[in-house]
Amino acid sequence: MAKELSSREDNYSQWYTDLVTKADLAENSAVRGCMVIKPYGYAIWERMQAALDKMFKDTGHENAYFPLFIPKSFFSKEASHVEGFAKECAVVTHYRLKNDENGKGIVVDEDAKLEEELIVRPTSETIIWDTYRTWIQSYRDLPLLINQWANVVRWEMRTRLFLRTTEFLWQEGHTAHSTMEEAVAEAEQMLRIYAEFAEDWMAMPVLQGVKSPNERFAGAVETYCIEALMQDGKALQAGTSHFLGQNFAKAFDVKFLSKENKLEYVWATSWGVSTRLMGALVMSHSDNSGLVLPPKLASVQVVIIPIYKNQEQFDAISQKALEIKKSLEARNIRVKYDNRDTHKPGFKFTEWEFKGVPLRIAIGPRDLENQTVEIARRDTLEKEVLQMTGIDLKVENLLGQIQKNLFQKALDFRNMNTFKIDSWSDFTEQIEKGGFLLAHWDGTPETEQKIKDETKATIRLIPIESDPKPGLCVYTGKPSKQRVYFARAY
RNA sequence: CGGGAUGUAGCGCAGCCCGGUAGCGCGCGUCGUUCGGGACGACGAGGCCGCAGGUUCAAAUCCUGUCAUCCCGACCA
Repeated sequence: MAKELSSREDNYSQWYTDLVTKADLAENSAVRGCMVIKPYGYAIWERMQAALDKMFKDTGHENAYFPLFIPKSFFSKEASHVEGFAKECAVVTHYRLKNDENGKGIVVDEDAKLEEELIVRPTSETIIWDTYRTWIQSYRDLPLLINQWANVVRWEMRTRLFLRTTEFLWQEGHTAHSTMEEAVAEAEQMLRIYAEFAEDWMAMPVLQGVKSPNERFAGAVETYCIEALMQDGKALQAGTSHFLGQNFAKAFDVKFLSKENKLEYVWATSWGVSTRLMGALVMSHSDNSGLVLPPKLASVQVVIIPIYKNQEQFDAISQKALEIKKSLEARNIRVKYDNRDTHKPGFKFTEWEFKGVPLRIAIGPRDLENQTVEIARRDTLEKEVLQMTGIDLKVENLLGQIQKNLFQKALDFRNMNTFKIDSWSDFTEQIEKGGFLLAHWDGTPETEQKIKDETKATIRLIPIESDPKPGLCVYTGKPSKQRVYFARAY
């Protein structure tokens, strides 16, 4: 295989790109900024989808699908929404091609110009709220709890596999409620679901809070977010949930008749996570030996590798290996028996390690004799020899331990890289080293902007605290209600 | 859109200054020996040297144009 992986310490961003491409998660495509998600990567995304989808359904949401194209006029109905997205929209202007008269191949047929241009959705609020108008008349139609799995396009200047691509996959929930309180509760509930998913499934600890006005979603009243810390000390926004107030209801005239027979605008939320989570997953746990996947999301949880010198040995070992495979599968463990005769064991060890498979079982002639197997953990790279009997239970326990250990390691890392900062000189010094900086802020967008201009750090989130401790702004010295998290971010 | 760089085999690169018709490593194929941490040997397949012009007896190499990609900045889940 000869997969040369750049080291995490020497060149973090190259290390990340190497991992994604060499572990066969994704690759760049012929279309600038767009990626091909390969089977091994897509399998992980499918597991993420399945887990999230269940969580959405369990909280009363239903899936639906809305169009890829949005009429330009819809788009401009909510002022701050257009402003936020206008600079990164792909626009469809024609609907036909023709052969060039000068023989220069296929060209756009100028006669086939659209009356009204179509925007390729960067997000679907507008088309969805235009539709909701016809669905909602009475308080009895509420709440309306819809999610869609879709692709969206945002024309980014610079792209990176999974973290920022021109087209990406995501889910977007769009809900309508009769009261403000209910809508806020929905936005908060979905944030908790995202946090639970990140921590329980991805083994990635996240902070929860709200965005400052500068970082708020275009068209939202309040943006809630989860933020994770990557191994290079940069923060990554992993999911957002928005309380949209009545902004879209007013823009698209979505009213309902209340119990009191009064016509009112509905209250809205929207929330989403994307294939960016794949990037977060890679950067949270992986090391210089390659990918490290949490067992709950790994498409292969255990790989069994035979070690043999001849056909006779191979047959005997295969028989055992398949027995073990069966016993593991009976416990719903996903197992691959790598019986390829074209590669040596050492090669396979390295390859599966690189691909992040949580556990490896090796079986050789010695094991057959002693009724043992060699088992290796990807997270610690530790090996031990175990009795074959009861291996299924042992593996199940180990997978659970690995899942926990990955979370704990990531949490320890975040704790060690979160700093309370009280002076501007400490701030400027620490931000160079990375991590979350917990500091006081005077609450003004101007100060946030100045801090960003001087240090490239932004407010990642404002914690929701029952008992906020006031202090003095780290930059201006003016009064501050509470500490907020600053970091450089992806 | 500004600054820098690069386009040569599937991938990574050398050759270019000093023109003479293409080479290395990995990978790929066949056969044999191997197999408890990235195996070895033999043979073999694979390239209009990004594209278009020009100079020249002759261009991967020199000149002009063009396209594409990557890195650094302004934008962002």
